[in-house]
Amino acid sequence: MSKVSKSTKSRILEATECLVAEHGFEAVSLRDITSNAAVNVAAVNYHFGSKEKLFEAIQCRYIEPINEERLRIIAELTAEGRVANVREILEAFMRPFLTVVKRSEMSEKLFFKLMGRCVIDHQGGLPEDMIPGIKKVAETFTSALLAAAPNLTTELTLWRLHFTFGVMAQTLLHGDLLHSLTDGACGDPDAEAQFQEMIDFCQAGFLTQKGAKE
Amino acid sequence: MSKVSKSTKSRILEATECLVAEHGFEAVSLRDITSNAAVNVAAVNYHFGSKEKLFEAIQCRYIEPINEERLRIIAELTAEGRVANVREILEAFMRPFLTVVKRSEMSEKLFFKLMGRCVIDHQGGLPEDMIPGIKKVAETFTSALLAAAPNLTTELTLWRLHFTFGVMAQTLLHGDLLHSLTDGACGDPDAEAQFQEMIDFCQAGFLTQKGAKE
DNA sequence: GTTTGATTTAAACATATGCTTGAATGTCGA
DNA sequence: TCGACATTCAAGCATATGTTTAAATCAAAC
Repeated sequence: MSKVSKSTKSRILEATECLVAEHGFEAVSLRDITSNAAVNVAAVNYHFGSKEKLFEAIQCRYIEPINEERLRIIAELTAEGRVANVREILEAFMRPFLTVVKRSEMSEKLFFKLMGRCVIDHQGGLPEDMIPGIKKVAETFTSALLAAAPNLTTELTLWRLHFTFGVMAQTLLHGDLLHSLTDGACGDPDAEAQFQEMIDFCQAGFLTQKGAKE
Repeated sequence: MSKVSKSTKSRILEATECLVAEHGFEAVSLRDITSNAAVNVAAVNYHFGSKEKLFEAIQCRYIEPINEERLRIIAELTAEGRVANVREILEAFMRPFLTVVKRSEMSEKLFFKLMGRCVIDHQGGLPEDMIPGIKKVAETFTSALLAAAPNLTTELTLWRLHFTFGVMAQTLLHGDLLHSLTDGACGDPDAEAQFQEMIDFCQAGFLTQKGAKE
């Protein structure tokens, strides 16, 4: 049921991913999906139960592996009582997007947009099954950062994690815009280079002293 | 037509602002708006021409004053050949949200959410009349930053402005979440304090050297 | 070949959407 | 008071939405 021509179910998943990446969850209708996937309208409800559940499946599909990868890396970094530094922790938070995109069959550009949507469009709450994983990630990274930077309080760490999240979401969703918007003044948006720019920016943000002068 | 009880037109504007702030542009219907404003459905098309044009009016209403304020401040900073520093420039970029909210009749929380929507939800392109203003702001701030920090290239400046935009959007839209999400571990979300945290974070991000170690 | 269950299909359902209409109501100057 | 214009209103229009149904088709086991 999988080799020669793709199953209805996976054709729906793929079409939905593309459409959501380009237009966002709110803007995509069942008919958009089914006509792009070349399947019957009823197929979505047959295979997924409802549009809502299809969207939840889309959200979980990559975010859960990404969260697992994040926890795997940070566990490695802090094994045997070692204390990771801020840069390593930020890398552990962001690099999973780069590794998981390679396992997927999507283009980098589309994959990042989809992840940006997942990370931002949490209207009506996240899928229930994802919440424990997300909480675990938040807690683990908060304490790792607290241990890594003696200048940080819990409150400050939370704020700066929040800002880092904004940097990440913006880059995932609109990382390709910068190239076109500036008539190419911003070079080829190579993912690894973008990634390093993000880390540089956020690392400095985390390490600065409150109210520091330049 | 304005004193005693509010006009139909402004009741529509206010209801739309609240609903959009809470649920986003895509999720708000004409009937949501008109029932909240206690006006007839046809009133929107009578006073604004279409739902689309109403949304454009909402977007322009505060963003245009904010962009004017940004340009006013930066002109002041760079008057008589003076060179502004990075912190001053970032303040010029962000503080207008704080000053314009006071001129409005909205609560801070709702106003910031609305601004977050305006800044992020640019599906289907921004209102045509806003584009020149936005371009002016982008150009002015890019060159000011280039002059302020000798470590920056044009490319790097654009990237970091991009990141700063992400920090700002995230904070506008979800600045209230941090308080509730962490069971109060992040103190009272006072707007001026949040603002200074943002500036600290982004200033450090702008001033860091490429690939700097901690 | 027949039967059983899974899948696909066309058609319809109920509701929601943005927008328009034409009549009613209000406002204000002549 | 009248007339002219602006505004409001209930009702309806055409289309789009998510979902369901019942029949048709397919696949594999017996």
